[in-house]
Amino acid sequence: MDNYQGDLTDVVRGIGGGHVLSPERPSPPNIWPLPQPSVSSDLPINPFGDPFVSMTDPLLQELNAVTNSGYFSAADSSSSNNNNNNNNNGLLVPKVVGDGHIKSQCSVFPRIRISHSNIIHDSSPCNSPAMSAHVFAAAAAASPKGVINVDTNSPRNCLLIDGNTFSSQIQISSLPNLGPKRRKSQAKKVVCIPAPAALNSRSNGEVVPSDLWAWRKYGQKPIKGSPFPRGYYRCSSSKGCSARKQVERSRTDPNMLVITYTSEHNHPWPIQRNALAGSTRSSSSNPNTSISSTATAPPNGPSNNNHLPSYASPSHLSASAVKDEQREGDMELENVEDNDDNQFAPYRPELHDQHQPNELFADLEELEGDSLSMLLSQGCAGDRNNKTTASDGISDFFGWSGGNNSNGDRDAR
DNA sequence: CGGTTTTGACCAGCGC
DNA sequence: GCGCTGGTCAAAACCG
Repeated sequence: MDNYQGDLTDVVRGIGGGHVLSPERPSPPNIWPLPQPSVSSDLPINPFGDPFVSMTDPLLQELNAVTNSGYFSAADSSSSNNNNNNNNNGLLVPKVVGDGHIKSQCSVFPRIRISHSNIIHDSSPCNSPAMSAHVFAAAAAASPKGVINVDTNSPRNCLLIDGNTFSSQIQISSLPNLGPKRRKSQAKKVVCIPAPAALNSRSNGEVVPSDLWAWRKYGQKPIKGSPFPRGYYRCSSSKGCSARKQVERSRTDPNMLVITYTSEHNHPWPIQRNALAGSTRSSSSNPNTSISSTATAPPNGPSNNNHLPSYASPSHLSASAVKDEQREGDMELENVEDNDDNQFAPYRPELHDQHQPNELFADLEELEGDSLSMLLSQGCAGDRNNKTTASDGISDFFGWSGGNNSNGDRDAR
């Protein structure tokens, strides 16, 4: 493929969490204990268990790094910034650059809002490393509104994908895909996130966040008007699953990745790794990294009595997603101007009746072997190389492979 | 062996 | 109807 547009190969690697280790950052051993799922009825949600309580959430750290990296600006309520009539309540909004036009950051795509004040608290009970990646995975793939709440008030249950009662939030807002064309009037969910690769100064590399489902790339196309190609992925966690996603860089800001989810998963969180046999080139030689396409188990696992949210893409969302579609015409600036109350309505996960807690825990255990351990090991590796940038961490945590990849040579077909 | 990515070709929606 | 463009297919090659 041409180089002009970069290569989403890396994206693919990232997709599965293809955490590509560099020589500089040898794979840490899987020393982390398996989280013991807590099913205490008094705990609405605790998919991760105590083992993580004392841990620092690497993602949160990374997020913190990111939020400090200049890719986000803290839009405090006192800021007059561009948020004229919007009190951002401390949420971070994409930094306005250039002419100050909001679109310049992520154009028509959704934003990530991060409640900065709640991102990093080492002493916070919300230090579950497992949470972080999963949070975003969940948010990205499941929530109609992409809203994830982090309950910093809860002693154990830090993450809630339900959002009623929590003031602190990590939010990923999904907005409609404003693409000029839509083959079908499908509900879509668009997630816009920072692209670590850019941060990593990786020349051509593209990265993609892992959402913990197993995705298989089935196509890539250059998109008119964009220097970057769009990668097409479908869920490989289960045969017959119609879930798909598209990954591309924002044409207005290469630092942002735009992931569009289409259709929904017609199956629970991947329990089996079957689909991975040959699995991921992404992780290539390092087994520790093979979380990649390996559909890792659901992060939030058993979550609460709400069972599993349908981490499905949009169709499940129906109302909200459809709404998004309909609103797409006038959503752009709304990204920053609208009120959170609307934009970030609490996500109420749909329930999969078939998902029983035990099953979910099984999923969680599955996770231990790969993604989770990877997440933990990466996120908690204390002696991270100094060269490891914040974005590295993020990419690692998200399953991005912002760094070198072992396949670059191969792709030069 | 069973999974993956790559990539050219094909199909289909949309605007003119 | 035609061309443009985006989305998907499928063969080939690769990987563990």
